[in-house]
Amino acid sequence: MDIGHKLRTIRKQRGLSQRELAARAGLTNGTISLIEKNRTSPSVASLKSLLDAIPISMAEFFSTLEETEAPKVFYRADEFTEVAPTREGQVSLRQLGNAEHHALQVLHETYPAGADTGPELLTHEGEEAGIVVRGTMEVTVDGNVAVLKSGDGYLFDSRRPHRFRNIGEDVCEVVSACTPPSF
Amino acid sequence: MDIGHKLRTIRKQRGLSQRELAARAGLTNGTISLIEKNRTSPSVASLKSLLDAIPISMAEFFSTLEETEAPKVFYRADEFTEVAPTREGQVSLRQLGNAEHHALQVLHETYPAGADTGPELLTHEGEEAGIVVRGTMEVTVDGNVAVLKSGDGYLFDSRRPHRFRNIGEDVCEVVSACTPPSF
DNA sequence: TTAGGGTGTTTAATATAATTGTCAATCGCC
DNA sequence: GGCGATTGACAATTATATTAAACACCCTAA
Repeated sequence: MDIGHKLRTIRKQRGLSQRELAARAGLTNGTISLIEKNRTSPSVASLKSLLDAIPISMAEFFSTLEETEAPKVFYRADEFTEVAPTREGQVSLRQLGNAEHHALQVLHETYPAGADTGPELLTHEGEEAGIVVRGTMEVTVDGNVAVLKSGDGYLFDSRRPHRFRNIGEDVCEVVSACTPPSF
Repeated sequence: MDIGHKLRTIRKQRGLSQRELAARAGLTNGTISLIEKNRTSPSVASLKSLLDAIPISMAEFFSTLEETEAPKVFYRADEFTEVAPTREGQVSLRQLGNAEHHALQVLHETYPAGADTGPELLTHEGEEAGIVVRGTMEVTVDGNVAVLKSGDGYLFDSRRPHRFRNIGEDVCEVVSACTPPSF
């Protein structure tokens, strides 16, 4: 959703400066600068003021924006979304993309020393797999226990009750995949 | 731009509660309540989250919204926009509708006792007229001075230098019209 | 009747957007 | 080159959206 870039393109097409557009829209140049650099997400009211001043309709703006927008493929590390409530010193699950719109859910998981998904085993529809990329992880699946080190992996039917536990002394990182997304 | 009503309509169509939609969109039910009652203008990011969760595209949302939206005709008192910076105990100019898109600018003006548009006379293109609805107003136009009471009015070419002054002891209210809009 | 789960609304606290004022860089234009 | 005007960017403050937690209001079942 690169609103900033789109707005800048249209504004320049019309030969408007940030200050001039701001005056027409009843906003300030600073605000437009921030919006165009995607450093803030404008309120619908603000965006409407801007588009009215150009002028271009909301529908038109978003239709040309959304149609020229290819499905997102690449994600920078800081674009991952934390899907578990981040408690200090707890497991961190960072999800790649928006699982709701895909069949595949990929997580970058970080387990501090001693972290544990808990004694009550997990079960859900689908299959999951993962590779340990740092540290050591004890994985329990349907009664079978294994200790995986960096480079090792797992793959199982998610209906089988499972549990993850970092039994090492260092942080453990795992890259995992799940299909269909479990949450 | 009745985003709230539109959102509520679509949400109910899909049989979603505010809480359920909020959960899917990663927002809170309270936020949705405020948006639906137009008590806040959501950020584009928030609105996108909501529409993604429904799901419906931004373009679709605004196209059906804007096409079904008839030009606004009626304005409640609280929908007037203050067009002069509101200083305490100063003149208040409350504008009917958005003058940018109309040939006619109508103001509901309030002058506290002693208020004055200032010794430097005003001049601008167009014609203006008004009726005093409360209090007493001294109006100067091109050297001619008159004291207008409730029910009295004025009408002149705006290029003639003019000035308004509330010489009474009470608040004075005037309903005025200007064409083309002067600001 | 009461207790419990569902709804939408409201409130004070917090996170975020928008303003204000200023900055350095760029562009003519004598 | 030096000056004024205009540009987009930035930091600190102000205004606003968003949250979290409570509320009141149905329902229905015990």
